[in-house]
Amino acid sequence: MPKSGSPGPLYKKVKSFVLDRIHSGEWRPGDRVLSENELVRELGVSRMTVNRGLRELTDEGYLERIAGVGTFIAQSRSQGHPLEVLNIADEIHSRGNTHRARLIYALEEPVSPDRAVALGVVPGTSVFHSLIVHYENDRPIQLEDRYVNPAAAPDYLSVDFERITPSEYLLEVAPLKKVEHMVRAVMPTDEVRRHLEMPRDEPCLLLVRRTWSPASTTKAAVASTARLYYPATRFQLGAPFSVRTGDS
Amino acid sequence: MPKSGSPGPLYKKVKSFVLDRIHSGEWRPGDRVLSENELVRELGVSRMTVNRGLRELTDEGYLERIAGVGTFIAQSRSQGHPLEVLNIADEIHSRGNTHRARLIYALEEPVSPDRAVALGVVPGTSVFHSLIVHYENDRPIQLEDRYVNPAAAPDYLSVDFERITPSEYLLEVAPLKKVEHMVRAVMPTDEVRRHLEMPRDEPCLLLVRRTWSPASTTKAAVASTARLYYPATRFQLGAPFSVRTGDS
DNA sequence: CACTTGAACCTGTCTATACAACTTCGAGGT
DNA sequence: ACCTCGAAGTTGTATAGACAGGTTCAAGTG
Repeated sequence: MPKSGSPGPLYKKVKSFVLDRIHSGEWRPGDRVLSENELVRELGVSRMTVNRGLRELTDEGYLERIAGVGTFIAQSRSQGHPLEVLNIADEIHSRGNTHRARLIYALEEPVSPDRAVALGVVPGTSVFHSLIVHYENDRPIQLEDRYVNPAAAPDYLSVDFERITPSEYLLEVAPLKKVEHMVRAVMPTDEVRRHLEMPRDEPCLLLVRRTWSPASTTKAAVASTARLYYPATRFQLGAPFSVRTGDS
Repeated sequence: MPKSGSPGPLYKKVKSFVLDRIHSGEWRPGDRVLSENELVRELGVSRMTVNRGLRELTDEGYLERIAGVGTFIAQSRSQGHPLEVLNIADEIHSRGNTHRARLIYALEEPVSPDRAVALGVVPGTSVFHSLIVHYENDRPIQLEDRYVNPAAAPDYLSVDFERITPSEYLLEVAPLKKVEHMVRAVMPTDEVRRHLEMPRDEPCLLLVRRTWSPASTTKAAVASTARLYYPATRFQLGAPFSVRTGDS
């Protein structure tokens, strides 16, 4: 994990400066953020750099900016934003709730032909497969059915997934380069319904996530694919964002 | 609709320049895009401006950039991206299919208390309410249940919604400032299931969309709220995006 | 032939400066 | 008391210049 004063792009330092104060609770929704010129003096970077950081945070829904007035912490970043929050434990904790995980199994198995294509490995290879239930305040909130490319995380099976989530572990082992999401509504299978303790006739929100790691040269390898099942009545996916018009 | 050489931010001209060539088919997935310096000469703007335009298109999934190599049209912008494509007709046409709309009703009705809050009007006011089925190649793909704030679009009820979609009309009448989405999985009511010609036991993907118009001073008014129902088996919502790391 | 080196080009980032448009607020005039 | 005007602060955008790090490819070297 990068330290706060670590190298890297300066505009990310601007973003961290603001995000840290939001996450710590020092700045609350509606509060005014330091102006661009104040941040220039505070952080010792140019105004264009500050502007880029704040503009990205605005696009991501954290801030609201009014020309001629100032920059403010956005009122409500709606709950459940897993298209950006990759780690469900973080998301649950940010709601002030407790997270617990139960491992159903984690094993190595030969990959099926279609999954081989999805994972970008040659058919016949063995891949890692884990099934985990995530609880929010002791109520099941997500069933995580995940396949991992062994090339990206060779020690995957020896991780204690009740202490660290697969997302957390994979983020430590390999930085990820790209994420792709598909959202669908499905009826749960009996197994899914049992693990999520769902009543009959309740649908699931299914989030299919593929993550890519930077690989050797020009060809990026898929690191992992996950099917994340959410009970429909306990979850909704929010995505507020400012519009970028200009499309024809 | 703004003309191609119209005023407005120059970085949007860069984006339009590229998007127009993508939409017209002149540039296909995998093709190389003009380099930043070439676009500087072509469009007569500075490199920073070109960079911002291309960077935003990359964030939105249209382009892929490789440092030291070049900029390329992204391979597959996955189907169904209604968090950015606001108009379903555009989306269907971009898949090369035909769009048709059938108006169930469009009327004025007193607003319910909770909907008044959601729309940001005083309870007791009348609002516009329309119900429309959208077809892709003559198969129902979306049921659009929409409430419109009369202040934002006074002539809403006199529009021919089988020729122009509500999204299109509202975009013409009032520029929108913010969009908020919530995605849920639900079981359809009998009415929804009938309009979408869905079998029993099939869930719906429900997209709740609220759009805001820029209003007088400091208080932005909600222009419209829409509940968009998609049959689960005929639709999935895709969201590829490049990761912005740096969050704690 | 195999290898190294360097030029040319690409994207990514940062800076200093500038101007425009907007809001707020107070000073001054009617 | 009311209105107008302008200063000061804010965000939004655009520019020219600079450097770093990556890739490609050809020329030159062994």
